[in-house]
Amino acid sequence: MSNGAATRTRRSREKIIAAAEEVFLHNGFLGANMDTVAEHAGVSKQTVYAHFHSKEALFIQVVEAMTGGAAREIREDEEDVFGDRSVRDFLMQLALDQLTVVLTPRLMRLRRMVIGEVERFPELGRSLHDNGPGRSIRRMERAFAHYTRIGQLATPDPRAAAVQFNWILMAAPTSAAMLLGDAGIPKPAELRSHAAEAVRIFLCAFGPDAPRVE
Amino acid sequence: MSNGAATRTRRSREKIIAAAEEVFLHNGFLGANMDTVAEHAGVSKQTVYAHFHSKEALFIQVVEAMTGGAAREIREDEEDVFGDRSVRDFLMQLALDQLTVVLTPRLMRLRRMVIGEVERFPELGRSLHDNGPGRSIRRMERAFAHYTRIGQLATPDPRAAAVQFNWILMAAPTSAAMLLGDAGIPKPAELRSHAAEAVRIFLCAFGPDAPRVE
DNA sequence: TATTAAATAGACTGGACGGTCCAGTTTGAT
DNA sequence: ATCAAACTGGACCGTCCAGTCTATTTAATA
Repeated sequence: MSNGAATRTRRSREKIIAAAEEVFLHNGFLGANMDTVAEHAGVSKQTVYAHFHSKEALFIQVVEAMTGGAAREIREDEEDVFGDRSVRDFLMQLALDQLTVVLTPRLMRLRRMVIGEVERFPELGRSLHDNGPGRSIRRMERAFAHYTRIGQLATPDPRAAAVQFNWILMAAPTSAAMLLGDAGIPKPAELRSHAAEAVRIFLCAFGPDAPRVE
Repeated sequence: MSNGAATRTRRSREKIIAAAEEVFLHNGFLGANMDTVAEHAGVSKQTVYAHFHSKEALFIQVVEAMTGGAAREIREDEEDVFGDRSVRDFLMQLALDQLTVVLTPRLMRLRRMVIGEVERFPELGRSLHDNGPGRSIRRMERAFAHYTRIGQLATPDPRAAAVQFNWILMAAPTSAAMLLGDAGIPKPAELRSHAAEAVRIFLCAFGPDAPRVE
């Protein structure tokens, strides 16, 4: 196996990324400092620069690794199998998955940091937007189209409905977490009742017997 | 009139605050620098330090002035007069007011900055949370209680309903603006249709003939 | 064991920036 | 005219930090 040096290199790289994630997430781009990253990774500063040619490059790598990683946890191309579950059950499950994946301190910190740096790194904002809300909205969209086809939902524009459901579900907890810090992240029990209420509202507006718009 | 020096002092102070707002909003706390603030205010650095004893103090003043100011634009104690408008009209008006006040570049930048600095300045996050969403939610709450009393709404828990309406209305545009920068702020025309859809959804879930929860 | 790419420690450079100091000037009130 | 407070301009100090350089050590291959 042509392993060896290559493995060592990769291990260093991973240690650096992990350390940088920690340091950046905690201090932001300007607040972070490369000596701390190196020390935290148990690696010399020189090694850090051997892998990433600048602080900016490292920052971008870290953020993109995180957004990509989070996106992969909700696999977009996963076989969306609806089985014979009712819409309500399906939505409830979706809602809980979504809330528990997104509302973790790590991802909330990422979001805060990216938002704070949007002016300096607009591409990262775009990337988080597309891989975060974007991805799950696309998944919902497909599900809504399906359930509308079998008459259990009334979403003439499944995409718009998906956007609505996404935010009815996610807005209150994420917004609180943004401004109140990790302490603002709701407990699991609150998440359940919040999810239930979101599903109720959504079904009122987009269920099969929702009042038609005149 | 015991004017004079006092006036001069106040003018300086205001120039400094205005300049600092500009500089901080554009660069964040760490990215901003005091020489730039002074220059931008047309004032010597010494004068800046005569008014604010540190960069931190200035930052806090600027943010608090802005959150307080925005809050005052939607006066909390304003006589809430509902007249004989239908709920739908009332909600529509409220929605449009809210959207147009909040979705301005200046306030979106403030929000981004405060979010980015939540770890460093948690009190500012709390303050923006209470004076922003908090205030308008309390106002909606009073309105919903009123309309429920006269049978045009069904909100057994007006506070919860207000939270929901607030986010159904504000979440999508603010979240987009957070990650996509000022370019993500919707145009007035989009705001109208978004407001209308938010009102529709809300009335489906909380209108007088909303399906009762069993 | 010899070779070699990778990593290390840490000193160093250059520049930015918060904050202070000071010697002198402007301003408004008496 | 006089006085005090506010303000100016710019030099200055100390510190922090991205990024570089060098001489040395480590560890996987052949």
